[in-house]
Amino acid sequence: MVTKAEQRERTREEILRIATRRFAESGYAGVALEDLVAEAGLTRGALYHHFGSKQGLFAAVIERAQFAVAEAVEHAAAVVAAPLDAFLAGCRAFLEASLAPEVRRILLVDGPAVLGWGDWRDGDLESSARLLDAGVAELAEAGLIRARSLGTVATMISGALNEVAIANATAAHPERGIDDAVATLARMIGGLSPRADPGFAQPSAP
Amino acid sequence: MVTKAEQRERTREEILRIATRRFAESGYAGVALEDLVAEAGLTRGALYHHFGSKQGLFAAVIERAQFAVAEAVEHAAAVVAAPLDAFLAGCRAFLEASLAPEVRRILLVDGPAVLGWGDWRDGDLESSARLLDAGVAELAEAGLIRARSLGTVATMISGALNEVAIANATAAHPERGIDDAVATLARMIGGLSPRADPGFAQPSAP
DNA sequence: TCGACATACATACAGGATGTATGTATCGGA
DNA sequence: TCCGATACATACATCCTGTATGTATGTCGA
Repeated sequence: MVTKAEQRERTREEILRIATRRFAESGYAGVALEDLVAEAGLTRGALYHHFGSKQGLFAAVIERAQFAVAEAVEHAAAVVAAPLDAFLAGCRAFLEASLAPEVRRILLVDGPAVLGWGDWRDGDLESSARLLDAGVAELAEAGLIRARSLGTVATMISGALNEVAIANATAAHPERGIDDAVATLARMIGGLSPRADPGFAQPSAP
Repeated sequence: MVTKAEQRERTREEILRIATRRFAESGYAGVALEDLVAEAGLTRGALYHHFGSKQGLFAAVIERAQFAVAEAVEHAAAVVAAPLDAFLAGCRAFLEASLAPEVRRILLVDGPAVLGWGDWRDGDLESSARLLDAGVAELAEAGLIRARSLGTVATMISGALNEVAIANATAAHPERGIDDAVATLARMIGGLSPRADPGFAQPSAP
């Protein structure tokens, strides 16, 4: 006999698996829930019982993807000692994780549009963005960068990485693109060093 | 008597105006075409006659928004002589234009999800992205930056600006956020200078 | 100027998708 | 063993897109 908790977990897991693949393949709007659950041998009743709505299902799918990416980033950064190298390793891990279609399309393209940017960002703040903010803060504490607004720095790096992740996915040699991006990012961060002398006039602060 | 060309132009214009506002307010999926055309005193027949589909209407709305942004960027950059200052002025203009909700939500959030990132990027390449690529190329020609892949640089700056534009829109003092972003961008570009000595090991090129 | 054609739009209908209300069988605990 | 909760199915209401068709008005050549 299978317990109810087991049954619940199995069904949720199965639906999430199929949903992840379908959303990645066809996009949020291109997926019909009827087809989705049919593949699992279920009906939409099960889906609405467990996830409440199509958005609810999508949110659950996103949450898992965000968690997986965050885990990869955290692990990659943790095995490196120097703050900057750890930060760059984390960024590289993010770009590599984003090669998976379920990350690219679901998390980066459809995510903000379906959940609304605010909610999407809230979820992101609990995973990748949190790590990025922490990483930027560490760089600042280590004296490697200085900025009026560390939040702006984190936002810009986040956006830069997201865009590279999407653009890079369809490239012929994604690994090469990742190398370029990480190298460029390292030099850009170098420009934020307190010692950096850009050698040209800065816009004056208000 | 009103000519058919006039009538056509008027109707298209009116629908585009209303559609722009509605898409910005409620997002692509949240807009029902029936309500939209009712506001113009028309029926969906007119809409489908002129735009073919909901996506077609959205694409037309996006095209206009992209054109308006590109125009603002181009003008801002054109009135400044020095390459770097012109580039930064263009970026600032982009951030300021993005404060308008129809730019933020339609162009930056819903755009890639609705049209697909590829098509969205293609449209972007004909407006803002083209200017950005050109700007980055100019910086390189002026010897201000050097990079293995200028395309990667442009992609990263584009993503950084987009993210700041969205994040900044809900901020208490957007103008302050724009100043921070432009200042940070200037220093990051400084890090891409051939003369920049980051003072730490770079990842080796393959 | 007059008639045929094209265009701008309205109307009607088909199809599919989400969401909800309700029914049913099974599991778990008292 | 019995009762409630849970997991899921079924049936229905609603909405929205897209298309096919109809109609009136402008356009243009004979």
